[in-house]
This record gives sequence, C-alpha cells and structure tokens, in this order.
Amino acid sequence: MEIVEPVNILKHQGFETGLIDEISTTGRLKKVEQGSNVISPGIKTSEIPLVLAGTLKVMRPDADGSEIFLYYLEGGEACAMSITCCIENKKSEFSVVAEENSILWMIPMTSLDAWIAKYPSFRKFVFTSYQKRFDELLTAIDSMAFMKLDERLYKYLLDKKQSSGSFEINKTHEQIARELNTSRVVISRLLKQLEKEGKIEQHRNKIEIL
Amino acid sequence: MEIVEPVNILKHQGFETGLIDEISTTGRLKKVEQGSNVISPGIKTSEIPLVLAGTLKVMRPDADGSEIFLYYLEGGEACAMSITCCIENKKSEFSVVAEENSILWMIPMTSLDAWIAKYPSFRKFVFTSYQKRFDELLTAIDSMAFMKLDERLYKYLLDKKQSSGSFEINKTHEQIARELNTSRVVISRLLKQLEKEGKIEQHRNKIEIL
DNA sequence: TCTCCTATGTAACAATTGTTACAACATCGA
DNA sequence: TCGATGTTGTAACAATTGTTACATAGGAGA
Repeated sequence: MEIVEPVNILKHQGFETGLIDEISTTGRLKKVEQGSNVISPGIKTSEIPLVLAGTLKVMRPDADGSEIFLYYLEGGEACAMSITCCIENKKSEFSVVAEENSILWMIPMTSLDAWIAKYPSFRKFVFTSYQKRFDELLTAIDSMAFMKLDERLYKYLLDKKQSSGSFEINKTHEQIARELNTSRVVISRLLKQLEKEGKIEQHRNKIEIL
Repeated sequence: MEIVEPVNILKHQGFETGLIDEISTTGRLKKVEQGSNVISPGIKTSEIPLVLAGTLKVMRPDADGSEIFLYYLEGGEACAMSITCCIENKKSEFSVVAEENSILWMIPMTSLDAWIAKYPSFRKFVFTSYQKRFDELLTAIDSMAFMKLDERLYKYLLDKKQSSGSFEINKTHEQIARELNTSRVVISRLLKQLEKEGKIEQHRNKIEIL
C-alpha cells in the first residue's frame, strides 16, 4: 500500500497549523487489514477514525445478525456517527469494517469538543462530514424506498467501482447478497440478467463492470 | 393551541442565559398551519426551525414527486439537516411540513457558527440533534430493509400515536400509502388485517389504536 | 489424479407487494 | 333530494422477491 504522510491529509482539509499540531500529537496511527473490524456494534469507542488510506465500509446490523451496507469512508473522511457516539458516550449502533487494507489516524474524543470550539476549520470539517453522511443515508433510503433490487444491485456495483477506482469487484454473490439484505440466489439471478444486458462480465469471485 | 413562552423551551435545553438572550433577540416567532410547508426541497434556507409547539414532519422526496416519511420533529427539537444545509449553503434535499398547527422559533444561520464556538450547551444541543436524526434515519433504514410492510405500517401508526399523544389518527388510507411509498389498496388490505388482529379500529378518516 | 469445498446456474414454487377495476358508502353542496 | 366527490372494501391478476433443492464447475490440496 501507498505510504501516506498523515500531515498531508490533514493539510488538505484546510486545517490550521495549530490544529494539525494538536492532531498529530494527540492521535495515533492504526493499520487495519481487509475484513477486520474497526468499530463493532454495541461497543463504546473513545476514538474517531480518520481514513488516511484505504476504504472503510459502514454497515447497519439488525437484531438477528444480518447487516446492510450503508456507505464507504475514503481518504480524508472521518466517521461522523462515531463523533456523535463519542460525544454522547453511547454504544455504536453500526459497524465499521475495513473494506481493504487501510491506514487510519485515531483521534481521541477527549479533544473533540475543545477543537470544535477553537478551530473554525475543524467545525467546518465536522459539519461537512455530517452533511456527507446525511446525504449517504438519504441516498440509501432512496435506494430502498424507490428502486427495485436490480437497480440497487447495479448502483451497488457502480458505487463499489467508484470507491475502489477499479472495474473489477472481488466479491462472491453470497457477500453481495448479505450487504443488500437478500439471498444469494436472487443476486445470481439478477447478475445473470445484468450480464445479458451487457453491463457486466462475470468470473469466479470476480465481477467486471463494462 | 397551548400558548408557549419561547424562553421556557430554551431554558429547558440547559442553555446559558447569554445564549438564551442571543437567541431571543436574533430569532423570530413563526406560526404555521397544519399542512403548510416549512422547508421545500430544492430551496436554500437561511433559518433553522426550532419547534416550540406542535409537530413537524420531515419527508424525503424522489425525482417523480413521491415523498417518503422520515421522522417527526417535536417540541424542543431543531432540524439537524437544516443546520448542515445552512452551513454548507446547499439546497435542501428534503421537505418539512407542519403535521399540526405549530409554533416555531426561526434561528438565522448567521449566528450559528459563533454560538457553536462560544456556548458549550449549544454544541451539546447541536450534536444531540444530529445524534437523534442519525438514529431516526437508521431506524427508517431498518424498517425498510428488515421489516415487511405490515410491520412497517403498524410501527408507523404507533409512532404517530407516540408523537401526537393521541390514540386516534386522522388520516386516509391514501395519505398513509403516500408516506410509506406504496398504494392505497395495499394499505387498505393491511389495515383490514390489523383490524382483524384486534390492533386497531377503523372509522372514516380515522384510525383508532387499541 | 482424485476429493472436497466453495461458487455459481437453474428450475419450481411460495410469499409479498403492486395494479386494475369496480362496488358500496358517506359527506357536502346545489 | 340528488348528484358529485372522496373514502373504503374487495376480487382478480401481475410483478417482484424469497425459498428450496439440486446440478455443474473451478480450484486447492492430499
């Protein structure tokens, strides 16, 4: 994986140098492997993950173990839901998993409130994060409320392509089915249909977007 | 409608007296009639509505005019999505309608950033608002992803009872169908079913929760 | 090479939700 | 009182999605 200098990502957010200093000295670097949990549902966290490299996947679990895909967090983005969780000291009601090997900067929540009060750029950053996540959740709601499964599936594939920058998606039908909260057979059926329509090509463990 | 002294609602949020003064002098009172639009999709707003009395209904529109119900805003609550909208100066991607005759305190966005920097209680208020709305959106997602329509409908009725404090719901099948993004016939069918199960009683333009 | 395991394809059927059409009934105003 | 309009009930059918069962194929490792 590309080696990332945390400070560059922070500068890119338009943070004041004082803030960058504070973040650099109070946070810590964390590397996570693909598939590993960053935040588990039902657990209190005291750190906010800021993505330096890689991609995190945010999921919503329900009572009986299934999890539905919500959105991806990419470079420069922080998990807005963690922020409210931390500030309110509540258990998380979502899960965050590393979609690829990723590098994170973990920001302890103790400093958050002070930074929000002190640095305009940090306020801007936090509110922009909220705005983005609201948009993502609303988009997820749109998909579920207004789109049929075949459209949702195709949108899912395009989102994945977008976030990974690759035309190839290395997932099984089973994995996709779980993220869209349906069954494998249904996904196989719809993928076949997308293939017939010339939108994708299928290989073992791999789907190619055309 | 009950007459409300704005200051009491503000005090109830634990706001500092300085903040209460600022809000009282920079905001304005607004009365809205049941059914009237408070925020329309695609429009920029420069004021945040804070509910003093009554209930607002927040909806998500899609391209072809249908709107799905998201959640209610009740006394003491502010519209979190308006806050990000205002701060980012973006058009709203949702609509807010008065569910009953309501009294609002409109807070101009110009002061927001300063108050967030200055008043800890206001930061707390803003982040609590965000937390609540995230929760509501996640709950809406849960409903759509994991529940069948009959359960969603019953949950909708119970939510409505909860927010209005009344066992009677004055809505037609058609209205309910629109908010749940389905058709009237389907709602009639399911309401009949709920009636047979002894969960509700139906009258013209009115549903009674048992 | 031969198994074993996992991934994918497919058919048949069930359940849920959506659509169309029409009947029955209440309410309101002419 | 008499339409006109809006609300609800119901049947029949279509479309979508979910489930079960089994077949086929590819790859990993003994």
